[in-house]
Amino acid sequence: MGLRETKMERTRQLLADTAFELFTANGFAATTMEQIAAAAEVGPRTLYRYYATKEALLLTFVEQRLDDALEVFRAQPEDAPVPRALHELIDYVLRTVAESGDRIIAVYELAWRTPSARARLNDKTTRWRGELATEIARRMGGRSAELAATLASANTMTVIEVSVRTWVESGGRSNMRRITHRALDLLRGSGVPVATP
Amino acid sequence: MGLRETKMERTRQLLADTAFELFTANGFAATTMEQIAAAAEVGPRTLYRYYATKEALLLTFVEQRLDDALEVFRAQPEDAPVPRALHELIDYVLRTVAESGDRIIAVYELAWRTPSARARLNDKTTRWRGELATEIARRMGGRSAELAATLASANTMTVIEVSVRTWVESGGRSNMRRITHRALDLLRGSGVPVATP
DNA sequence: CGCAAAGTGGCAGCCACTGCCACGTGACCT
DNA sequence: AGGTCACGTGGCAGTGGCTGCCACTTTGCG
Repeated sequence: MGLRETKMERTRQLLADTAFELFTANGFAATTMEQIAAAAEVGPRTLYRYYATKEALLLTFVEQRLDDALEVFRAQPEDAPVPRALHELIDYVLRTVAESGDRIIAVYELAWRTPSARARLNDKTTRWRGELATEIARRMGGRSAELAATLASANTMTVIEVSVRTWVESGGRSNMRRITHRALDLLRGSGVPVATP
Repeated sequence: MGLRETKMERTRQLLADTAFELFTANGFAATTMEQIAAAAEVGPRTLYRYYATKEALLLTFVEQRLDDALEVFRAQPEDAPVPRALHELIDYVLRTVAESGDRIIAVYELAWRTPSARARLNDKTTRWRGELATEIARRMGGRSAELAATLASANTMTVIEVSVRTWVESGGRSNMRRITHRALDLLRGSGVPVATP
């Protein structure tokens, strides 16, 4: 990797970190892009080249983790059974979430109170679900694989979301894995009501 | 209802319709709020009082239908079994979607290509899922009802989404209900993979 | 060393969105 | 019926996110 790329990567990180500090200190809406650029000692125009929107600046951290998780799934051996690969994925997410701790909680709470940021986050997870679904479908094969894969990815995302959410709401003190296991048990058994005519 | 409210309701409708026409004719981004206000013969300031954001102007139609559907669910008899009530909900959505036809398709396609609009739509459906989940949980009662309800509402939303999406992508020509039934069959049987260690 | 490629940043400008205030119209009451 | 009061309307000025354009600087490479 050349000197150029290294510097850019550093700047990129610096910008996100600076923004995060200002956001937590003064709030998302009250922080202007100009302030962030000034605090990071770059021109406003440069800031926009790294992050096209203010929301991206807040959410890049979370979005990066989501993409990593997808990569973990893709890295599973091609002949691994889908349930096993899904477990690997969930496990990775819970582990990294627990590791990132405070930062995750802070980002979530900021995004939660900011319509535009929350919308973008929900958009990301929705698209993420779609990508996971196509990957699952590819591994399943056969008829109606796409449909089953879509449902499976939705379930997986829900399990992750509900686990993380309750964990965040408890301020990082509750046991994230307990919720996950209970949710997966419900899915395996027939504890989840399904529409019936 | 007084004369005042009637007029406001009419203006509200007029604004959404005018905006919709301009959006489909010139595109979402290329249409300014000022143009919409001018075309509807109101001041720009007034437009903002009816619709706080440009995205709301595009999505009010779809969002309204979603809220109606939730109301249908809430209107089910309190002792109706949850699977039956869910079926009623899905049925209502598919029926109104089919009725609204072209408008739904046009809004979806516009929103799909516009990040901010798509984000807001995904945000709406996510929050909608949450509201549905609390309603299901209330009707289920018992331990871990909340968890099961969250999973059930996610499944329901996925079934609806995938049915509507394939229908929209086919330009309104495919059979929406076939997908719905196949998806529900998969959920009832064990055709959907679940994470397993 | 010199040139091409690529990153930086300043400037002007568009437009979504807001607070404020004056005006006019429908609602209600005596 | 008329007055008055609440409320919807709309104009104006201003903020800030975001973009196109262009000149300047720095890096990579022959």
